[in-house]
Amino acid sequence: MPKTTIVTAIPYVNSTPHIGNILTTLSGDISARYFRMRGMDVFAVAGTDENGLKIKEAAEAQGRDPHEFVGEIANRFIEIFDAMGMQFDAFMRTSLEDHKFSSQALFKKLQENGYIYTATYEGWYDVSTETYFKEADLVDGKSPDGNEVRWVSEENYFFKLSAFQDRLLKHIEENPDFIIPETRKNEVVSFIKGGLQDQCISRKNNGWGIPVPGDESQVIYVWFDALINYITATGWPAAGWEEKWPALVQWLGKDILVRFHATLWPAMLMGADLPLPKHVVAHAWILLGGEKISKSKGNVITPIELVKETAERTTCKPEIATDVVRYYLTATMGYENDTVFTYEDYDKRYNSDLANDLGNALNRSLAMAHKFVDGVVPDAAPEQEALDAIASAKVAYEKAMDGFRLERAAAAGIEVIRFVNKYVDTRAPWALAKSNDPALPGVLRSMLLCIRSAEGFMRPYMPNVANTIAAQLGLPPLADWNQIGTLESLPGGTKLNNPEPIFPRLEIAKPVPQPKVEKPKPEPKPQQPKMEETNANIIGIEDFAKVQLKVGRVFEAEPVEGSDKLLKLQVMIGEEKRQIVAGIRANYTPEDLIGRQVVVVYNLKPAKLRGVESQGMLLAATDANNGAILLQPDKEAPEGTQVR
RNA sequence: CGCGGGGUGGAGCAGUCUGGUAGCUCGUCGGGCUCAUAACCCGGAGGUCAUAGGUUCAAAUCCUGUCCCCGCACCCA
Repeated sequence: MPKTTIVTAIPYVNSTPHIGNILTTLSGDISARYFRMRGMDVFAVAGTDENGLKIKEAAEAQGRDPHEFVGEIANRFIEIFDAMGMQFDAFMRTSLEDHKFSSQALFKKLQENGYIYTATYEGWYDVSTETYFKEADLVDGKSPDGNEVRWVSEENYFFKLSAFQDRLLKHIEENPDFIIPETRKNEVVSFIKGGLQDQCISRKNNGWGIPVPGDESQVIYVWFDALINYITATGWPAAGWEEKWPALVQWLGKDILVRFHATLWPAMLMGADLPLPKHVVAHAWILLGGEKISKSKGNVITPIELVKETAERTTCKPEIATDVVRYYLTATMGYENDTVFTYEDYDKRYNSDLANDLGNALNRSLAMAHKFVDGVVPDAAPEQEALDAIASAKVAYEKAMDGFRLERAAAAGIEVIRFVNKYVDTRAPWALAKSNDPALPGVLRSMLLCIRSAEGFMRPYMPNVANTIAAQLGLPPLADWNQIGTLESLPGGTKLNNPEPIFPRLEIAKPVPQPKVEKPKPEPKPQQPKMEETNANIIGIEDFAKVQLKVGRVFEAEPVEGSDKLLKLQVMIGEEKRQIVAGIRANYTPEDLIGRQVVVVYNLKPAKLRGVESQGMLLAATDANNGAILLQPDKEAPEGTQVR
């Protein structure tokens, strides 16, 4: 039987994941659990992206062996995935032998098919971002990002991405469900129509990465080999891979859809005569910000921290807290739009969906069963109304899950619980009990059957919660999708356990009243945050003396055309007039600046920004949102004074 | 005119492709119930669907213009 393969974009091993960047992997786990329940032979894959020169240099900076270094970080990821209840059938690490083998095999295959050619490349290379720059792109001898660059002249390998433009468009058109959600698809189409450039897919071999087959002087570009991990996982090119490929779905974040998973990767597969994954699903991001999240770490919340906090604040069990985080992240996740995380929203969602609806429904149903029918599931037929509610929720849930809309499926699952609460109110079992109404057993069994179904619906999201519900019902876990809503799933005569609140109610975290003036901007969390600068370089006083700082006064300021960040300033430094361009437009208006004293780096080599010459730089501190806070003398200082 | 996404009751969203009584969750106000985790159920208030024009018997939905917001790119000497 062919496998149902589910792959997830692999994170780059340069930091500990926070709640935003476990979304991809978590989504993969939830859909995998669902399809397993549906009876499919699921092959779920996660992994870590470990090649790239940055990694090697980070390892060496710590005096470590790169293999050992990445191994340790990969383990940290595995631990977090594991702690969050994610289960995978394969974990791909791109620095391992099997991946090297299949990457080289795919490279060779593309070569044979004529999609790879060599060309001499001369230019500047920025190691930290692994990007090439033209001479004209350089600013003051550095990359536009301010990183060191090296001159390289080498023969590189190129992938003929341009040859796939029409085929890609055709595929997207013929398979309207290839890219999910639809708004993203439009973005991809417009990107491809804008023209695809051949991609340089190799770098000089510095002893880390996967060598180009037949040319040890080069390694395969890290992005190129990272994509190949999806097919490495199937064992390709060794026999048997056809069972696992094409994947049913590839999960990823929206930032790596357009250029990589919807263009480069499909083109690579086409070029190697391999089938494309059935669906590529791009989710949006969780943003941190809005209300105060000021732990000592600032804006970052890791899933582990959130689980711990949840357990402490709600007093629910740790494994339940894990599920709460899983549920919240995926049930509120956006596809078209990003979601802003706030504790207030998190708490409200916890209370309304989980404590008040799900937890309370279970609790009251069990309590009534104990009170009115001795805690045993009555052997009576459920009422049609309840069966209908379960059936329609099931249809909606399946439609959502089959279309990889996790937030919609979660809502469909909770719908059964909302039904129970209404149903209980309408049928009022306590009144039926009082009057010895023969309808009572059927009503109770209806309620319990709804709860049992909800257990099934929630299982992919909250496996521990589902198990707890089953245990309180006195039943084994409901793991077979076809069992949902059936009488066998809740046999008459089953001895129910005592209710015990799963989700204790929570006091809502009140939003901290903020002065409305400066709204902190939510900081998007990209999937691959930049490597942190860890060099605590100590310099001597003689080094500092090289930098000449002087006091100046701004007497003219205007925006730089075509830029949203730059201001062009005229500054008097003593008798001398200097033109300085500063990226402070977000925080200062020209009016703020005119007449103001500033501290200027006097002997900085002039540079051109947006075509405007800048002869120096202003000193400024950086605020939490990367905005600028200008430094200013404590009191008026004579202009042109040296600053030390 | 670099590319793209978005503006729907107090908040967060769905609905837009396939025009036809504006829907959901939270909040708020009033009522109900008593099985339950101060929970649950019902009802009300609150929206000129950013804005101007066009097509149509009919527009949140289709077309055009304008104004805002957000990503990417560019750029933060």
